[in-house]
Amino acid sequence: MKLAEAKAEFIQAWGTLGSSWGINRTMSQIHALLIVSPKPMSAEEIMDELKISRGNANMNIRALMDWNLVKKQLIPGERKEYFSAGKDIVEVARQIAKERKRREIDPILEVMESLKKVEGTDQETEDFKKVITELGDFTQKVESTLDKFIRSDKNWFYKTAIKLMS
Amino acid sequence: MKLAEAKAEFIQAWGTLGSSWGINRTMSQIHALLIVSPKPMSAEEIMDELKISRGNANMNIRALMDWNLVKKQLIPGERKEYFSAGKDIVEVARQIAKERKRREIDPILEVMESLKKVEGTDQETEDFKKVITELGDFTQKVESTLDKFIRSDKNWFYKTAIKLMS
DNA sequence: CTTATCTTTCAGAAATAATTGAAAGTTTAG
DNA sequence: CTAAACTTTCAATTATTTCTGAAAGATAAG
Repeated sequence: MKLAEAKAEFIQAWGTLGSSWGINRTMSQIHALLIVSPKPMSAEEIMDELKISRGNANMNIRALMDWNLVKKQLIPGERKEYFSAGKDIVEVARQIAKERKRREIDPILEVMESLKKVEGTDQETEDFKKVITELGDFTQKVESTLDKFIRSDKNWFYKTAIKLMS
Repeated sequence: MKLAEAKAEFIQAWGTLGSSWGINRTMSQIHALLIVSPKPMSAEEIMDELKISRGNANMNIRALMDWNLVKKQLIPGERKEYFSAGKDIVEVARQIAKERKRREIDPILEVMESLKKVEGTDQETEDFKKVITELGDFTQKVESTLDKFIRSDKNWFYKTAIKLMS
């Protein structure tokens, strides 16, 4: 398999994975493209490579910057803006975990918390509270573990994962 | 807040969370509804509660059964089929982890593996292989940790999470 | 200031996903 | 067997998300 072919396949696979986890396909693809690109790319180059429109490229590049997954690189003497993605996978995973936690887990935790305030002492209400409380506790634990991961040093994950598997 | 209201809000929140993680909103809502229902429900009752069509209800109930999140309950003397969801949250999370791993992580691991076979020894190819290998290794670690979680006893997660946080 | 280069915006178009509802299929009771 | 009760299927519709491309907005060079 040729390099160009492998890259294309990687970009494709990454886009599919992203979209099955609720992330826009193009956004994942641009991210993948920048991860495997040896040098920063301009919007134009990204458009050409992925065969997408200017608007689409611009919008998703900005989303990736919002997620702190892509950085703008200003090349001296160049008018255009160039973009690059971090290639340290653990760092990338950490960043994604951080953002999804903030955007999706934190809000639901608040809802769970507020639902514990439901009135009533009958069995059905108690059962409901129990489920909600367990769900909240579980989510808290996941959060805490993610927090640890997010704040940890670069090798923590590998070391810990090995420990957990033993 | 009244119980019925709290349940409705929970169902709504769960649906939203699901859809931002790539799971059909109705599927998540039916799951939530069954989790907080004290007794098994028929398709008819689910349709009424969530104001959805028969076809939609049927399709998503079946999807939930595919995911092993919902079980058919045959009530003696009743013609209708009734459905119930497991209420042990750790068990539910484990089941979801198991299915998503199988459906989405395993396939991408295969792709990663095949991409390592790319030809060439130039710098760009070496860099590509490095990224792909790291990504594969990382995904493997996540997989292994999930496996451990999936196969573990009911309290493993809580105990381990506490340990990791210390 | 004017022009050329580049970026952003956004309304409409296209693509994708979810939903409906009626018809067909099944199962069980009588 | 026949009819009633229930479930499944699926073509058509509706809703949602994504994408396009042209126009407007910046920015810097000349």
